[in-house]
Amino acid sequence: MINAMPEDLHTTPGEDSQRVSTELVAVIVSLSKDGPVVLTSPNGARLPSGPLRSDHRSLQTGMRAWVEQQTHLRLGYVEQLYTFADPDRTSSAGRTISVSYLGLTRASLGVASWQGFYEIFPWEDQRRSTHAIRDEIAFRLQTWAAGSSTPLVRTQRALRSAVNFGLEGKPWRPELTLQRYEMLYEAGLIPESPHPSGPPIAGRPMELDHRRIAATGIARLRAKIQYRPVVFEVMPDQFTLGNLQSVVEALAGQGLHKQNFRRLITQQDLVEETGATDQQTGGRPAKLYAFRREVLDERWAAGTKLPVTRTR
Amino acid sequence: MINAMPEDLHTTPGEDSQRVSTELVAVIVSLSKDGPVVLTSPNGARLPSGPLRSDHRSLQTGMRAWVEQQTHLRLGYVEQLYTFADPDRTSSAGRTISVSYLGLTRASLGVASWQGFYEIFPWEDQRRSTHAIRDEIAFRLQTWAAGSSTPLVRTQRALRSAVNFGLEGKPWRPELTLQRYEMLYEAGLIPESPHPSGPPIAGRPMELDHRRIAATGIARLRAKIQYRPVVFEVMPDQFTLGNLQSVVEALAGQGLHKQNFRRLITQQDLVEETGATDQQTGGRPAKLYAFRREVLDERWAAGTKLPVTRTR
DNA sequence: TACCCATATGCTCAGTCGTAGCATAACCCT
DNA sequence: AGGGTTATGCTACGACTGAGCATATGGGTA
Repeated sequence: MINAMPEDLHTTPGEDSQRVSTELVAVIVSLSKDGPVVLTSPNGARLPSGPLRSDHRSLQTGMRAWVEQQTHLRLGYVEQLYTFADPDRTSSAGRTISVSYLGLTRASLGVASWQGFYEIFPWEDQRRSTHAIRDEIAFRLQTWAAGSSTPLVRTQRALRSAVNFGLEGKPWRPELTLQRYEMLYEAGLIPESPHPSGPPIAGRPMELDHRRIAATGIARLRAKIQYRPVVFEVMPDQFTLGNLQSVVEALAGQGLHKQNFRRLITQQDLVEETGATDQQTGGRPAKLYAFRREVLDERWAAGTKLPVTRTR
Repeated sequence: MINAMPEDLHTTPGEDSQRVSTELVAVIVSLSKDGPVVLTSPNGARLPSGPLRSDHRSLQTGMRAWVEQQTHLRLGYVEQLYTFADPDRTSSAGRTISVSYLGLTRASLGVASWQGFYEIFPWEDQRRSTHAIRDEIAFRLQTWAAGSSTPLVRTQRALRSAVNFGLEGKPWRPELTLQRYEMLYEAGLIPESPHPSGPPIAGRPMELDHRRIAATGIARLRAKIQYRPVVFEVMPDQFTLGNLQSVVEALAGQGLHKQNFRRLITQQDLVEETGATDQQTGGRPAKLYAFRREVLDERWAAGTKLPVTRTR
């Protein structure tokens, strides 16, 4: 210890400190047959959210309570995403703090509205090699970079564009969803931008900063999937390795090399054969597997790395 | 969209929703010559914290303002850690929400009190192979596991102990700091535990849940250091590879293989030679290097993986 | 000066892991 | 029987990682 730190840092709230209201925002992800989906309000423009109530024992239980009560969904994996005090929403009534969560669930049925990932973020789906959107984005980002005030900024923008969107030979990285969204925002290419320029890039905007929060959730999920066995939260009890791969590809928005994917999964003892097979494959019947729940105790590590390959 | 979601989820705060006060808690990490340190209150029992004020434009600027104003430190890297509503602190005055941040800074001087990492968490330092503390912990966790109510719980506890503390041939993983703390807490081996059992394990407790928050910060830092070039935030402008290695080892609490470490750093073009050398090494003079700031644009990825080795 | 100590630095080698592709198996259909 | 489809097994190759040997270059000391 070197010196005393002023006691001011440890005053109890009072005086100038603010009373704020707290809002819980949820990014609930599931899988429909058409791909990954996010729980939204009926009109698809907002994420489910609700105020923290006094009978909520903790933030997470509060969030679970909101979602489960309203949608009758049972949430599996839940993790905190990010907390922010949006200055835009600071009104005379006081400031609002938003605590966001990512949640995974199996049943995408029930009393709920779901929006497809890729209707909200079309550019995030790189499974098909229809580079239409990506080409457009690349072009418009280039224009944006060209319009920079200084050469240094121009270089930086061009570099960031390339890294984020996998241009100029750089690899496409699925987990950069948030950075990509922020860059489009900054470049004025989406309706939420403060100073939009030109026609917006395709994709469904949302109210407030909810699309940004959704992007945060997807980014986190894509990152997590690579080193934690969370995919199984959205899988049925039994599945084929082909099923599993499709789900991972859907979430990651990217095709994977089939043989390597299987090796990765089986080598790590993440699953065990059930003995049954699925005859509905259209080809050779596939063995059915079940997730080995024990691995959750053994190691939180060891997930589902992504053996990237465009051509599957 | 399948069905309508009840509008209740989207009520504006009011009625039962709580007005809460918000506290900003900071885990500020720096490096003294004796090792990594954390900024604390003068008595070392609390992390710096302060209420969110109405003139803070955002949570992060609020936190920066508190710390910089009070300690005259310039914070470099800052990242949000976690947000929680501690039920213990729910008084008649209302609930408090704490938003915690991790910050890195170079100068560990100035008007501030610093506590060594390893005085707070002695078991986190695995650089020396004095396994005294770890042996004690291993033994007491075993006892704890043995006292489980069911065989299943016993097995799970034993397994978790082994994974968290690198027992039974499992590797020691530096970034599991939080899990280790939580396990000691749960097992009643530290003073903060709800039901302490036996003499506490060595280490300096803190008030409220601040030691837990500190553990969260260290865990995050150790994880981050492996894939983001954040170490350089606590390095001087010029340094030798030996210096850099010492710092990484100090933060990770683990010895590294020297040659492999150098290879990793140089291969990735994280640094560039300055041309000067350090003669004070006690052996052959070492080249001085500087961090290549450009890499922050090029890739947030590519960090300082840990080439583990007990014997350096 | 010759030798020892200490750290820095260069390089090799084997095992592992990730990428890519070839080949075969087992179902359906016509 | 032959073609289409998906599942499954296996191999080759290059990059990366862990571990260790060898050399370089300073200071100090007999």
